[in-house]
Amino acid sequence: MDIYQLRYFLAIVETGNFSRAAERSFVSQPTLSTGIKKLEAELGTTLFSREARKISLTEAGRRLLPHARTIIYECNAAKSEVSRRSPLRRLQLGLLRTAPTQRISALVNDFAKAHGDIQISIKEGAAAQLQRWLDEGRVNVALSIRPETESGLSFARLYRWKYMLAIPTSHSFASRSLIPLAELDRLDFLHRTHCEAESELTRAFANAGVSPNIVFRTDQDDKALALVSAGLGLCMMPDILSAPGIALLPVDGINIGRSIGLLWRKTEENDLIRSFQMFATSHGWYPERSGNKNLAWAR
Amino acid sequence: MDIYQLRYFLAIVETGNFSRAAERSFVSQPTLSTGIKKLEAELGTTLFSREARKISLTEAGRRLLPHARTIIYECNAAKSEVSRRSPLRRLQLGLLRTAPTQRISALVNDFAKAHGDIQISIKEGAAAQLQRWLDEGRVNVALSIRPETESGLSFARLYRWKYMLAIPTSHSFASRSLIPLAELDRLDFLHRTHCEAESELTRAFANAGVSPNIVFRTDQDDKALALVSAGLGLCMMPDILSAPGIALLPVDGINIGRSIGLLWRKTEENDLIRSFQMFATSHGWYPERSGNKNLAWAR
DNA sequence: ATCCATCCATAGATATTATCAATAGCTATG
DNA sequence: CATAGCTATTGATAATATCTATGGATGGAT
Repeated sequence: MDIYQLRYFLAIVETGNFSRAAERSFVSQPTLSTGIKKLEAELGTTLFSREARKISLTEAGRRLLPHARTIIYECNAAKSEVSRRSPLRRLQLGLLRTAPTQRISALVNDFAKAHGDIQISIKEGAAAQLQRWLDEGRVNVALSIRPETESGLSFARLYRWKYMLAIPTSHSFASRSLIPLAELDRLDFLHRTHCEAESELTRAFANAGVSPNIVFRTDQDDKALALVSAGLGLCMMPDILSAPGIALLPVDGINIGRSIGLLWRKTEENDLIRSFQMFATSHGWYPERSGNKNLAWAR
Repeated sequence: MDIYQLRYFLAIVETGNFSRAAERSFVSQPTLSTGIKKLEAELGTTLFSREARKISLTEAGRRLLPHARTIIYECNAAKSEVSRRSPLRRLQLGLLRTAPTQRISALVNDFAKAHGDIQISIKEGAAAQLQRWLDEGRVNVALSIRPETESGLSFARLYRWKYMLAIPTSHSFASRSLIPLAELDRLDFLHRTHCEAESELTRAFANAGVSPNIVFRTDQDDKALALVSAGLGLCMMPDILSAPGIALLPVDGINIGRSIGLLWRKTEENDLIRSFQMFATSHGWYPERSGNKNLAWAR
C-alpha cells in the first residue's frame, strides 16, 4: 500500500473516471490503471467494478474509502503542521468513563473556547484502555487516575475529591459542620448509579448499620443535584459537584476520596500538551472560579 | 511523504535507535538513515536531534508523531477490513449540536451495546459543518436535519417532534388536553438556553402578548425535566423528552416542530451504514419503547 | 592515552518500480 | 458499421529504495 495509490483511488472516486482522475493527478491514465491494479492486488479484492462507461465502488472499495480519506487527510495535516511555525491544532483527549463529567466538560469547553482553532476529539474508556490508547498514540492526553505500573507516562494530578453529603441549603442539617453517620439512617436518599465509589459508600453505610431509603436512582449528576436542591432526598456526592441551593457536609465515619489527573507519554510531550496541562492546572475546579457561565444557574 | 518512511520514523521513535529500528523493520541501517533524511527534506525540518549515543525527537518530530501513528494505524485497519469478510468495525458519527442529546445518546448507546465490536466516534457540529465532514469523509453518517441543497446525500428521517408544554403530573393543567396560550401569562417558566427553537417559541409567546416569568435557565434537558417534575416551573420542550412525573400538553396557538434524520453519502453506503440506519429506524423513539434502562428512573 | 564498541552518515552499485507514449480492446451510440 | 469514450497492456526509461562497504564521531574500558 502506498500513499500515491490512495491518492489515485480517491481521485477516481471523486471524478468517477480513470481518465479524468489521471488529469487531476497530473499523471497518465495507464499510470493510474496500474496503480489501482497494484492496490487491488495487495488488498486481494477489486475496488471498482468496471462496467462499460461507468465505474463504481465495490463493497471492498467502500470499505477502503474512509481509511483512504483519513490517511490522505492526515498526510496533508502532518505537512502543514510539522514544518511551519503554526501552532498545534488537534488535541485527542481520552476520558475516564467514571470521572465526574460535568466539571471535566467545563474544562474542555473552556479550553476549546480559549483556543478556538484547536480541534478537540474525545474518546471515553476505562483506565486500562486509556493507557493502551496512549501507548498506541490514539490519544494525546488522558484524564484518568494515576497508573499503577510505571510505563513511560507522566502524571499530573489535577483534582482530588472527597465524598460528602449533599443537602438542600434549607435543610436542618445545613447549619452543622459534621453529620454523624448514624443520623442518616432511614432518610430519603438518591443513588448515583454511575458512580464508581458508590459500592464503597454503600459498604460503609452497611458496616455502620445505617440503611438509607433509596428514593431515586439516576446516572446523571445534574439530575441528582436538581433533585437534592428540590428537597426530594439527600445524596453522597463528590465535593466538587455543587450548585446553588445545595450544601455539602462531611459525614463522620465516611472518609472516601478519589483523585484524577492528566496522563501523557513523556517522550511525546509537546506545546499543545503543555498548554493543555497548564490550562487544566490553572482552571478553577471549584464553581466560583469556574469560567463556564453556561453551566451556572441564573435567576 | 511515503508510508515506509513513516514506518521507519515510528520504528525509530519506539526503539530510540536507528540500528535497532532497522532490524525491527527488516532493512539495513543506511536505508533507514536515507529514508528519514528524505522525510526530513520533504518536511523541511529535522525530526530527530542526533546527539552522541542518544537521539530524541525534535519539536517537529513530536508534531509529526500522532499523524504518523494515525496513518499507520489506518493502513493496517484498511488492510484487515477491506479484504476479509470481516464486518465493518468503525462508525464515525456526526451529531447536530442542537439535537436532543438524551434520546440520541440512548440510540448510540444501544447500538454500541448491540454491536460490541464496533468502535464509535462522535463529532459534534452545526448542520453545515456536518455536511462538510460528510463530503470530506471525516464522518460516515450524520444525525442532522434534512439538507436544503441536493448534494449526493441520502436522508432518512428518523424522528419528528413538536414543542409542547411540560408540567408536573400533579399540576392542575394535567387533566386538560389543550392549554390556551393566554393562560400561560405570568406563570413560572424554565428556559432551555441550548434549544435552537427557543427564539421561535419566545417570539410566539411575545406575539400573543404572553410573558412568562423565567425562573431558571439551563442548557441541560435533564436538569430542566427534574426541575419541572419538582414543581419549580413549566417549560416548553420537545414532546420526545419525557420522564415520570411529567406530562406534556399541546398549547393552543403554538405549532412548532422539528425533524431529524440520518445523512450519508449515496455513493458510500455500506453494510455498517445500512445496519445503523435500520437500527435507528427500528429503535423506539418514545420512552416506553426505548431500551436503555440506565436512563429510566426507578423507585 | 589508547583502543574498542557503538552508532549514524555517506558513497557507489544494483534491483525494483513508477511513470510514460503508444496501442489494443471493449462498449455504448448514432 | 464507424466513431467516441474509456480502460488495460506493452515495452522502454528514468527514478529510487535498498544493499554492502566504509568513514567519522563519541563514550567507555583497559
